[in-house]
Amino acid sequence: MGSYEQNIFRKYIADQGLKTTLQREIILDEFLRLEHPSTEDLYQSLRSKHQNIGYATVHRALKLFAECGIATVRNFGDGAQRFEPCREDRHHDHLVCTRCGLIIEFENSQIEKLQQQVAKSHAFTVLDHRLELYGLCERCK
Amino acid sequence: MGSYEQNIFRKYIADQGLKTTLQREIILDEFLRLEHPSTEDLYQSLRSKHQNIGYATVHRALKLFAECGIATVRNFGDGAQRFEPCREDRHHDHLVCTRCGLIIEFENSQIEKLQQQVAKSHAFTVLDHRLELYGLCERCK
DNA sequence: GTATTCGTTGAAAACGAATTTCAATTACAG
DNA sequence: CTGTAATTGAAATTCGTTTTCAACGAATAC
Repeated sequence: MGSYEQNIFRKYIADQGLKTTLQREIILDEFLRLEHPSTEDLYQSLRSKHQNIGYATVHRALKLFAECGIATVRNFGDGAQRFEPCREDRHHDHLVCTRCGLIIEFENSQIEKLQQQVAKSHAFTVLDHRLELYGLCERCK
Repeated sequence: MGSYEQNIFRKYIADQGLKTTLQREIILDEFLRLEHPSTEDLYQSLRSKHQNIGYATVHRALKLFAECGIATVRNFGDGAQRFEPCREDRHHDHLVCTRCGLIIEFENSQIEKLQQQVAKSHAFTVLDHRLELYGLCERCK
């Protein structure tokens, strides 16, 4: 058993000659419940139930998640890296309200297609992308 | 006299009750010659001719450039903020090679239009955006 | 012009997030 | 089991960003 992400992660761990640990399992489990946690966010989120998991371990786990492809690193302009679970569903992008911090996710296949065209015209192979629209949400403007 | 960016900057400085200084003029001039400098890049770039301009001053100037709209802050995944001159208010996006670090700029008005549509459907007012495509350039793949 | 005011400067210190160090611990192959 | 090598958590370190502060300098008033 295990979720889609757990399977990918465990396979990656095995392939790299790394080790499965209870901490990593717990961190992954909690990570998948959150939206765009920074290391600090996730660490705090675990803190109540697992006082014994250290900040460094959380951060190291997040980097592994990014390496094995179940998370991507994002940066919304506050000074911290945020890690986002790449859920089985499609890639999505973000609308970020610069006033209140609201983040709305969206996806648009036409934009994705145009991106592929652009890349092709520059002989580029696209592996990943980031699209963020910054502005004011309905309530803030 | 003065470039487009100089005029905007000077007006902003005046409007805010700040002061025009020789350092700021020099920093702006050099900034406009570069592509995506980090504070460190620009500081080093000035170093040869102006040993007397400090790192903090360079960084403070860059933040002012971003505030007054002649520069935007970017983040390409190395741990440093990069400041990009907003030339001729023509927005452009980036193809980033994750292997060799090559950065190709492009623009695509169809993508921009679709972005506006997406924002509108969420009652968002877009003030700025970032689009980066990460992958391998022709030589690296 | 001169004085006064208040923003600016540069060096150094402080800050904060990311990363590394290290001794103790633990997973797991043999 | 046992030995080996990866992992852990706390603390230390690194590195980019930001702030502090005394000296300085630009703009305004006189």
